[in-house]
Amino acid sequence: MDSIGFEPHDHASCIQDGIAAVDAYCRANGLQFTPVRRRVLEILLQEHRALGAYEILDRLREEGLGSQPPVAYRALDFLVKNGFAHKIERLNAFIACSHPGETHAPVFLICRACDAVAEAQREPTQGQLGQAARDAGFVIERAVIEAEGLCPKCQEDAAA
Amino acid sequence: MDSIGFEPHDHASCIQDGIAAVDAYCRANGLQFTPVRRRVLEILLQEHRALGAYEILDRLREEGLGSQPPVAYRALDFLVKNGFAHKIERLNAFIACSHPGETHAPVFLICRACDAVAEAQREPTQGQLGQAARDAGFVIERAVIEAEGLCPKCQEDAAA
DNA sequence: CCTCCGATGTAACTTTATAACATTCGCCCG
DNA sequence: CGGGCGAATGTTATAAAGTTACATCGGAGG
Repeated sequence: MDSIGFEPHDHASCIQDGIAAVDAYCRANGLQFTPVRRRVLEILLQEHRALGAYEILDRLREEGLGSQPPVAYRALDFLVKNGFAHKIERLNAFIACSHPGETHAPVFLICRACDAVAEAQREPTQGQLGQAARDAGFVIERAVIEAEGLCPKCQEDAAA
Repeated sequence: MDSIGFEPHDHASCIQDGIAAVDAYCRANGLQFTPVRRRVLEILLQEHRALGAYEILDRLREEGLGSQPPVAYRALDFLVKNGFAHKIERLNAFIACSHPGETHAPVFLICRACDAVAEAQREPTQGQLGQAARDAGFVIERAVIEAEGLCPKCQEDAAA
């Protein structure tokens, strides 16, 4: 399992690359990567943290890209449905996907101190969750796995 | 990992036993198991499914036990904080705990067809989630694991 | 050119949750 | 006894999150 974690990284290029990857995917699959959808993804990539729908909407409003909730929710629905972003249920917030294009079975590590969110990948039907489901005769179609705690940086700060 | 699953069971006794267990725990630990808190837990045990806070509030209102949202939310906070109930983030709803008194690291299996919810237990820091956290240097304090899919009964119905 | 569909714009509203403050009740201390 | 403290409850108001419904626009294809 790899993990785009809490380490620093080249942020400008991660935005560009993210947009480019989604752009290519949409072209290849006949999806419309419209200005609003693109801008919402850019905002999510820029912030690199979980944003509420209304935070995103405020940005869009400032930029004249739409001012009513459905504008933001529709763009977010599109991004989530196609795996370009994820909803963090625990926070009622959204975050850009760190692994666009790959198979999707995300695990989120949410820092309660600094609100950073790391996304790791797992094999969907393996491990304890898969075992629990098999024991119960349950077929998993979608799973939400969100852990809350302290990231390495905030652990240091707390110890200090 | 055991699982109180989708099988039928003796419901009347599961309500009584659930209340009795919590009652005993509260006495032993100096917690106040007040009428509102008791009634909310009874409602959750009776329904044996995830209920929204406002559904619970409606019941309380009918019974004259309080009519404003904070009444329900406060009782639910108490139950959740002490492990007598859980919040299902995916549904914005609450459910009585199936394993009162035991260590808490619940996993929920939510049927999208009939809304039944089964609760299984897991070891918190083991398995793939624990590995992902260790890889990232993250300390987990609390985890939300919710899988959505089809329970055995609804699989049969779908096949028919 | 026209029509159909997907995307967008907008108003109104529902559902979920919390803030803030007043009141009650049991209990302990003096 | 009675005063006061803290936990629980009651109540008003409001914030935050999400949806419904309907009008409009704009490009792809007949």
